[in-house]
Amino acid sequence: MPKTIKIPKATITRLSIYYRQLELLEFDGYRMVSSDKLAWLCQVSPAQVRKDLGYFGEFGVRGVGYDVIDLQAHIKKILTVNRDWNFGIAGIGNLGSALLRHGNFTARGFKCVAVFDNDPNKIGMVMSSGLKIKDIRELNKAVEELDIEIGIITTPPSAAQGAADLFLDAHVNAILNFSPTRISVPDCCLVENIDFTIRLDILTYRLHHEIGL
Amino acid sequence: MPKTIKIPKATITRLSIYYRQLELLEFDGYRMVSSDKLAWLCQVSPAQVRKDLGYFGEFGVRGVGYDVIDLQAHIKKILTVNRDWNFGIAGIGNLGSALLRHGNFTARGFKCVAVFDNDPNKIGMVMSSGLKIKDIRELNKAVEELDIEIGIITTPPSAAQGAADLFLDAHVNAILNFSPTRISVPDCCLVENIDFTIRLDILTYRLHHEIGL
DNA sequence: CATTGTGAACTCATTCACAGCG
DNA sequence: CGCTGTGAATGAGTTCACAATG
Repeated sequence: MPKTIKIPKATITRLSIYYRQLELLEFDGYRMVSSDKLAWLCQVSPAQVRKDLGYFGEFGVRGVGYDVIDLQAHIKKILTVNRDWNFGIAGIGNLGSALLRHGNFTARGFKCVAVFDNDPNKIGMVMSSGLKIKDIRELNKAVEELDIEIGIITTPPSAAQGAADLFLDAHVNAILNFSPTRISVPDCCLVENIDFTIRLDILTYRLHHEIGL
Repeated sequence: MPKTIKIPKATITRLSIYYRQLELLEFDGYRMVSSDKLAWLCQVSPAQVRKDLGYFGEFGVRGVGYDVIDLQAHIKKILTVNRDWNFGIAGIGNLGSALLRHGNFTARGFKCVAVFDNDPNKIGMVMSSGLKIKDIRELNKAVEELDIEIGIITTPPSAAQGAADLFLDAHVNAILNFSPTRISVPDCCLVENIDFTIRLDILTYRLHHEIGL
């Protein structure tokens, strides 16, 4: 039962992590798992696991734990990954191509149905997945025809905002932005950023300040 | 002057973002910038910018703002990116290759000096960067010879912990983990995770719960 | 006088501790 | 008895509001 209490964003992140561990537990033949064990596997505290799950319902059995299969189903529903999602990629450079061939997405119901670029030399090329690279000017049309709900941006930073605007015009309201730029969008559109360089900067900061390197 | 006050991890993330915006501001010819303007560009609050910088010193001029060049230098020093860092990549699949060819790293002083794989068909292959793929069993030796300080893991999940252990044996104490698994390491080793699927899960969760899709 | 720097107030998130229950 | 579920306590992070100042 979804309560009207505010749910920490970090809780959602962890649910995704719990889910993956539950898949592994199921594969290993486990039928039940305690918050202690799941917590240990996910490198969080047991109380955190119980609190996170508690936001969404009572999924466990006191004295026993959580049913591995059952809990997976609950989390899938919470994350809304209990159905397929179509996405399109704008910018087919090194990273874009790598994502297209990335196996993890399709296994989880995320399906790339179109790829776009503005480079005339690339437009029309057929990728290993069988998708033909479309002119980015066809993005609007393709979104409607192919029912694209998520836009992935893997363009150079200078083209990122333009790509975002095209997705916006086409009424895509979720963007996964891999370019190292903050794109600006109205409130109706959600953005998640993945920026490799920031993570490297954090590592070097910590190496110096925590380890003393 | 570094104080002994606890600095939020999010502050470090933002410093990296400020830095990138400062580069752009410099490129655009700005000499000074206010916390208001920088905050707007980075999509945070002005108070946040000032507080973040305040942890590390007094870099601004009251009534005027921050010197664009000067502040860059300060942040570089804080993040310890005022020197080069060598890294190695374990797992040269789609993602590993894409990272190797990724331009953003070298521009910022992060240099890939070795790539490793365990696939006999790949070992010995020469990449476009000129690097030859090494047998992952040579990792230990290569770390010492090439002075690798950061290990990047782009293996399949099942091989991630093994790769992490090899980096650990070689006394690498910073790992950037792209595999969708939590790897376990002792306290002397720092890990940052980048997990695409988690970010997609967050998007679909938010699409459903915030937008109502 | 515009803008920084910062303690204090507040909001958000995690942990504790134990009641509740199979 | 063991483990979940959860209010209360603690801790972390952000925003406010204004004194300090070039």
